[in-house]
Amino acid sequence: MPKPRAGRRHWLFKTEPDVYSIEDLAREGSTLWDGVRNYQARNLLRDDLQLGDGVFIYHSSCERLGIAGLATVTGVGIADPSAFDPASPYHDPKSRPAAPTWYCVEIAFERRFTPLIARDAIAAEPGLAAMVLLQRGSRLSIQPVGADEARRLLQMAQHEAEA
DNA sequence: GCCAACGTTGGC
DNA sequence: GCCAACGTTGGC
Repeated sequence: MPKPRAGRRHWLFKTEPDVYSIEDLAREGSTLWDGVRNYQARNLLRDDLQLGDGVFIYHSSCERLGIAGLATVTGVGIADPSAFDPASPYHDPKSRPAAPTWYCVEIAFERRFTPLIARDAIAAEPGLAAMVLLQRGSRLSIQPVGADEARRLLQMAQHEAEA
C-alpha cells in the first residue's frame, strides 16, 4: 500500500478574545503570533510549525468558549521581536537578537467558523476526547492537533454552518 | 538538585 | 470570584 500523502498538519492556538480575537485577525488579514512565554510552546513554534500548516483559533476565558476559525501559517522560525522591546509587556532582557530565547510565527486569516465550534460540542465528541485542549489542567497555548481530530473539527464546522 | 512558595491560567 | 493545576523561581 502506498504511503498516504501527508496532508497539511494542524495546530490549535489559544487566545483570549478580549485581547486578540478571530475578528481582529479577520480585519488585519495576518499577524505575528508573538508574546508566547512558555518553553513547551516555544519549542513547537521554533521547531515544528511549518509553512502552510492549519491553525485552529480557540477563544479562551470568555463567554463563548470554542474554536472560532481557521488560519494558515505564513511565516516560521521568527525570533519574537516583542522580547527585544523594553516597552513591550513581553519584554525579556534574557533574549537577545544574537541568541533569541523566544520565537513566534506569522499566521494569515483563512476563515471564520460561524457559529464557532463550542467547547461543549468538542467535549461531547468521542473522537476528540484525546485532544490536548480537553486534558485536565492543560494550559499549553500552542497545541498539536492530530490528523483525525482536524478532519473531525472541520466536518463539525461545516455541519454547524449548514444547520 | 530538591522542593516550597509564588504567580498565572482558565474552566466553572 | 473561586480554585485546581501547572510552570517558574529561588533558598538551601
